[in-house]
Amino acid sequence: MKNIREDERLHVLNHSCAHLLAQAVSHLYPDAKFWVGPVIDDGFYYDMDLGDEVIKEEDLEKIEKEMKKCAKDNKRIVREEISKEEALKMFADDPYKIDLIENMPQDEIISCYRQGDFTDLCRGPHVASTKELKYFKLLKVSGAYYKNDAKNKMLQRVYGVCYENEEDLKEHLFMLEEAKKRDHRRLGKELGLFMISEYAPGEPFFLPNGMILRNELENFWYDVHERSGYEFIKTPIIMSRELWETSGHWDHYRKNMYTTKIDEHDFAIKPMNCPGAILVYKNSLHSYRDLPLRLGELGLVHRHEASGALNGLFRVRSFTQDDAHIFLREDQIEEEVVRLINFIDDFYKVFNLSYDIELSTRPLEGYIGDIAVWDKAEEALKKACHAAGKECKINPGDGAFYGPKLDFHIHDSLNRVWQCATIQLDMNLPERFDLTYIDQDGSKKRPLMLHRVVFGSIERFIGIIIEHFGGAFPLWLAPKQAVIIPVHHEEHLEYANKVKEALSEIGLRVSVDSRNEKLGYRVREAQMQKVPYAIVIGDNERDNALVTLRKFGKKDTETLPLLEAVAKLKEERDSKAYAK
RNA sequence: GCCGACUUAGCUCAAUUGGUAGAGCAACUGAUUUGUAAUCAGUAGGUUGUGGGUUCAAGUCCUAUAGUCGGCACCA
Repeated sequence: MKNIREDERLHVLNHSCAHLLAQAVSHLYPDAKFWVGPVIDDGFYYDMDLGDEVIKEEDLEKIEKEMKKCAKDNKRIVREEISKEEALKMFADDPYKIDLIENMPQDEIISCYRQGDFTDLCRGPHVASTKELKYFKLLKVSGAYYKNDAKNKMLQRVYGVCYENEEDLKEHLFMLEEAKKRDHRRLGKELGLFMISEYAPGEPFFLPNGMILRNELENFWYDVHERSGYEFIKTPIIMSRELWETSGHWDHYRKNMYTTKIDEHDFAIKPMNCPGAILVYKNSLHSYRDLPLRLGELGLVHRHEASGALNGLFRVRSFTQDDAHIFLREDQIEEEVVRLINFIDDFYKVFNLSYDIELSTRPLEGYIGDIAVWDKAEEALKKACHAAGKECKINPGDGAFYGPKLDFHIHDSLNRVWQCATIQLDMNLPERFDLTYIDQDGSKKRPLMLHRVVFGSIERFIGIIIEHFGGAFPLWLAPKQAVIIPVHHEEHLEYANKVKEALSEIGLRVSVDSRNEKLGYRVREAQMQKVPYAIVIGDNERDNALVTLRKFGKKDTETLPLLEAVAKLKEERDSKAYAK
């Protein structure tokens, strides 16, 4: 799908459509006051204050009708330039516009766009006439805080999208429907992957099929990390207040932490794994020779996220981070980060996920540590990116207070963006916990620490790949990898079981569907469950030691000797191949 | 947390201005004996999220509460 904000023509079209929306609203709700109506990646919106009136979903149609009526009048959209004083006079009865105008420089020429009875403050540009706005749709309505600040009043926001022709608009709406079909919450239910109980909002339950998927991901994770020089730990979920005071979480993060009292003493459920890993580090002495020390942990954390933020597996209150804490010397940063970037690159390739990297640098204030160390660290991260052959966009001032970070933004098959992997340099916790290693000259030195995740959270990552693959997982991940369907449920059963044994032998998850149902019924069910292979067994197969494979989503079938089929599936699984 | 909507059988959804809660799929029973996306018939399945209220009468109206969804804010 095209990015509307970045497309020159669509940008103007959508911006003008936002004005048309405001014009229609000004007709239907005469007391409406208008804030801003910008273009976004997938359309436009307008924020408005309608006093006591409320726009509901069902009102959108009515507003659309009024927009069509305004557009049909074929009003020219005229640019007018006025002084600040004139502007203040012109918009005297709209406090929101006055706010905008007052924040403009005194000598600025202010431009307005007029279409018929409606004039809006705007930089432009716009289409020449309202009649160019034909193919649009209002999509949703919601609340939105004035100036994006939760302390302010909530305005009403209407979202819409506008295209140049009907086909493009239809395509857009079609894509929205397609995305809905891939929604991981829907597929999670249909495929028996996970559930969420009203008794534990934001805390997903993994069902047997989802557990297979999860275990495969975790095994893969352990496997590649072990080969990359990581050691593994598991640290406790509940730890005492003093630990969190030392780490700073008690003061800075408590509003998101679950706390409890045990024997009159405060404890907290960990919202992050770092303090646990640090205690492991402090459990023994470390030589400069032993660094970098890479401690990996699939750590279960709990964070009290706002109720309105919860969303399937994407935003939860309990989740497992595929964490690792790497303790290292300052001179090792660049090399280690290059290793990490290459590692993450290989990791995502397995899932056919592309990504881009952003470097967030030192905040203007509130940061800890020396500027010189920050500069060096930022330089090291940047150089590491380039050394790994990756571009990196810079987010100035967006780093954590304790260090700069690299964030990896995944692009899925629907071209949506997800933040997953992150590499964060930490100059704070080693200090707070007084971490040391013994240097060459026998003196104690302070190590640095890298926090890093690759999945991000296993739950979110599972949500992402459910949607990315549309529930049709590559063979190695599929909860059920093949269903064997004997044409006749008794005559072909014996051979079907033999085929099952041959496939189970190499560790494939297969079952025989010998229900007394028509073949078409059982094939359909295998397709609906998105099982990678349906294997049909009839006279021909039984008598000649063959199998007939039907790959998920394909109509054609392939008949081949059983032994060949076993080898073929083994190769496909072991190579972690995915459908292109 | 905020704005708005929603919550009816395991799932997906019906139920006119308030007037006896229904259907399809799934489940179960039986018949059918199957060659690539639904064979037929029957049976069972509900305190309409939960608690209050209005009314002769509430799935429907009011109210509180929980959860979900679309956004906003949040996201060390």
